Amino acid sequence: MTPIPREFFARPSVQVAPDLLGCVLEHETAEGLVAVELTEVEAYAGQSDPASHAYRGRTARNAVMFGPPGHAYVYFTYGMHFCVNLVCQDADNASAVLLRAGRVIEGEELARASRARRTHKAGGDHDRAGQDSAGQDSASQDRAALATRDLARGPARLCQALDIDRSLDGADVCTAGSPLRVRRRQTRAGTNVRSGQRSIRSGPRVGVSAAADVPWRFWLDGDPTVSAYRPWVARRRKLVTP
DNA sequence: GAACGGATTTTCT
DNA sequence: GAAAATCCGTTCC
Repeated sequence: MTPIPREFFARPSVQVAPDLLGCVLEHETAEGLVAVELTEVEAYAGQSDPASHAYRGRTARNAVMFGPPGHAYVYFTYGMHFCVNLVCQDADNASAVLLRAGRVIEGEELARASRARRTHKAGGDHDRAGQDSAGQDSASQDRAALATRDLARGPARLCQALDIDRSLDGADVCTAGSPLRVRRRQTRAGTNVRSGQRSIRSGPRVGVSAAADVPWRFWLDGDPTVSAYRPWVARRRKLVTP
């Protein structure tokens, strides 16, 4: 399985983004391979884009964006979630594509398990073994009932399903030996699947207050794993009562 | 089925 | 101190 060549990512992110739809992101974990077909992405232009993490220049967190294309930029946000981007163009542009949703096509049980153990405490507390629900645990049954379409529906869910965290920040997705790779979808016969059969739609980015009018979100029309579009609304600030 | 609040890091004011 | 490229359980239509 050959990863996508680096030249693919050496273009403006707004061009790379729609071409990524239908491609496959796979993570080779210690427990096995998990792969998703990308169904929803968002382009960020870098230092010229007020919605981009790179807008205000390089920091320790976003340093990977200021590097060569074809690498993963993984960030932690909202105090609990990871999101993954693929760096585009060159270091001067610091542009990237946010991977917003996908359909799990391999390692579904691993993905389900990763999504179920969601108490991902940052302190490093492992509750792997021992928590087997030998007794009646309706909560774990609810988790097992997690719909397949929801496994990677949303940028933070996608990272959970693929078990992606900051340790993969900077990972090269164009190298076959890398734990995190992007490839084109192929049939067993080895021919490319014509993902172009499905129409691509675009619209405003999600959760972005700056430049919310730029239609740089792309998704596969009608795909059930695409997150429902919610127009941006200002979060009401917590009122301080005297 | 919409709407709200909580979890709690990174960054900037 | 506040907001952010979010998700989830709860609450109230």
